[in-house]
Amino acid sequence: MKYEAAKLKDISKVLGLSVSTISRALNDSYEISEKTKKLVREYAEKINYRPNPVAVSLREKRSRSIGVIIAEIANSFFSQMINGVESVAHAKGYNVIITQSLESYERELSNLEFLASRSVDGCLISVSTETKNFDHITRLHKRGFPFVCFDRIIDDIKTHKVSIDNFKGAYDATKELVKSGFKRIAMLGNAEHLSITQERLSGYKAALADAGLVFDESLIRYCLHGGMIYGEVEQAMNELMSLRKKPDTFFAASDKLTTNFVRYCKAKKISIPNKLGLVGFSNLDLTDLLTPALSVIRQPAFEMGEAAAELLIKLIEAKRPPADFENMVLPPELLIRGSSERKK
Amino acid sequence: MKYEAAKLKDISKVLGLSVSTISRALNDSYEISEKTKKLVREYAEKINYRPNPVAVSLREKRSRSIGVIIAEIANSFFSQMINGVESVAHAKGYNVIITQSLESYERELSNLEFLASRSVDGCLISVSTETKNFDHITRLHKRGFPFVCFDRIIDDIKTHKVSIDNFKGAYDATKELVKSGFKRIAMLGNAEHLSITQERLSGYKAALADAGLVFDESLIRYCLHGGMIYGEVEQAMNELMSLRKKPDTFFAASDKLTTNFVRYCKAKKISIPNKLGLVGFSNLDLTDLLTPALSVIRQPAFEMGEAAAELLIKLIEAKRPPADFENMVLPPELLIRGSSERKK
DNA sequence: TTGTATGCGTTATCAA
DNA sequence: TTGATAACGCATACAA
Repeated sequence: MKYEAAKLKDISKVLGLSVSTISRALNDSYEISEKTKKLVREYAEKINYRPNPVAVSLREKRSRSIGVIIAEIANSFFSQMINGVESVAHAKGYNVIITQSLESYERELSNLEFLASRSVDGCLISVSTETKNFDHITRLHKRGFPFVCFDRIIDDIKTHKVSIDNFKGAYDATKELVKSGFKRIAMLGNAEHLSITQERLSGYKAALADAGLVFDESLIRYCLHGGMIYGEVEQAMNELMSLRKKPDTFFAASDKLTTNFVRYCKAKKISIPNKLGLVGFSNLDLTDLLTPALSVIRQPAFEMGEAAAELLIKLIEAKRPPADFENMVLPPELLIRGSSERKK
Repeated sequence: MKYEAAKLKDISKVLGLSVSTISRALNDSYEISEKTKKLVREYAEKINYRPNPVAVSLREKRSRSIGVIIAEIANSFFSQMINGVESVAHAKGYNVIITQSLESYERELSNLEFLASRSVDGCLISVSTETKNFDHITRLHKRGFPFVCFDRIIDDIKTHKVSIDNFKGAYDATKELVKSGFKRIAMLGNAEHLSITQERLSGYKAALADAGLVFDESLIRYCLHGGMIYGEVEQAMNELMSLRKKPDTFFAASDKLTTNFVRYCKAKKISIPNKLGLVGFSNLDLTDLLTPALSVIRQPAFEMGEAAAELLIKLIEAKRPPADFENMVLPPELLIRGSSERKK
């Protein structure tokens, strides 16, 4: 079953004009008489003619579309971010092709390969947790394929970057827990090698230091899939909760870690914040409906999407590589709610 | 700035063979000698050659990609559904282009136009709440553009459809509330003209009738944006809660209606289920973490996505229109939790 | 077994 | 002001 759309040739035949005349008339070329333009336009309108974007792409060597590689659509941070990307892209006449890696290096690779093989003019990427080697990205980048990194940044690639101040987010979160009187603050982190994990770890450490608390390595656990899989959070929690000196509160460094921490506490009937306090990264707009409401670090996801798309399109449309690259760092927002309030 | 990828011509020049030989060698044609194939393959591998999908699309008159039009990515039902779509599509060598209408007819129209203008081989669609006229869809469909409808079904279009048993979902939800002893059951519905709304309304009515309760029109409120905007839910709730004979429980007929109902109760300090009971449609995997945990009707979103993608690809690859169309109706699942338990 | 020519739908160059 | 022709990258019918 095949859908046949109207093409220039069809119009050309009916109106008895050449294909090139039709093309020029529809593109409002100065070379064509008003009379002819009107005739052509009206007929094209009538049969609902639309230029074939595939042919235009081949001809113009650009597709007017951008690709996005994220970990998971069903993650509030990413879905909000995509809304920002779409709003800018559509306004500038670009389409957005979304692909998800599901935190798998293999999938990231094949998605990127598809996108880069000229289906899109450039790409926004937040690498998967599994990705430790960035050759697939740098290789393309060196050959001129436009990238903008966001969220999970790759350090040694020279291009525009959009992220949040992860250090500050973690610092503020930890400081808030300290302020509430918690002493043994554990951290659930995303994969250890990720830039966001390291920055958040630094913020956490700095806040401890400033509060005169000693940093205890044994209170740190990393989850290779960023908490996407409940089992990895469960295991990390089991380990931490069976320490001789148990933590009395948690800093959860990603969306899924935060919710799966709550899930764990619910399952084990651990009361928040009485038994364990919590501040976590989350962009879910349901965290305020939990009991207790969760204290969260919220990222300006929509704005990050807007900024990243803006930068990427600028890169695509630039005649030559820009002299310097933007490194946008947006501020996170700490929303203090019940889960970090020490009760006793 | 432009990214130039390798093409057949490049290989052809280097190896001193014609473009067609290269093409055939890479496509493993029987006409080419093993020796040549090996030579070509190795060099192609070395320079990381990938065929230009745009050129292939133009040539083959198909793009090996499918489009999806949904209301909103940041909606658990849709994002889970997309995961199902992607898993099937990728397995069959198709790419997925996602667009969101944000419940706007205008956006649905322009998204569809983009997708149909030969960027994709077919389309999965769940119409926006604003869409009352389906001409833009039926017009394309009549001209042979493959569609599969899911979730929000269009009745008068002859094609494959994937939905859930909305009647049963609503019936079970309402019956559960009746069983708990609630008497005045209000319904928050999506836009009135949607098929899902009508079916859910019927299920609700039938359950009332079977329980010997009278149907009271004044207890029904429709939200034109399916609860996506908090204000519309707030207004509906304000109206219902200022009735002389207030409802004592709610059936919320969509994801966003359910969560915004909870948000409203939290804001107004209305205790669930003591003051108001609730069963609502929701696919969020956080509803069990609320206090009380929410009783929800859960849709098999992932499976729906798989089924819809499967049917669409079958449609695309069929030589001619199938004699009859599938009308898949999957069962919803009622998860009974705290919010529908009558306490007093 | 390999090469040449053609066409997919569009736009741009050149000619009329 | 309009038309014929070439080109974008690829795959295939036809020639050799």
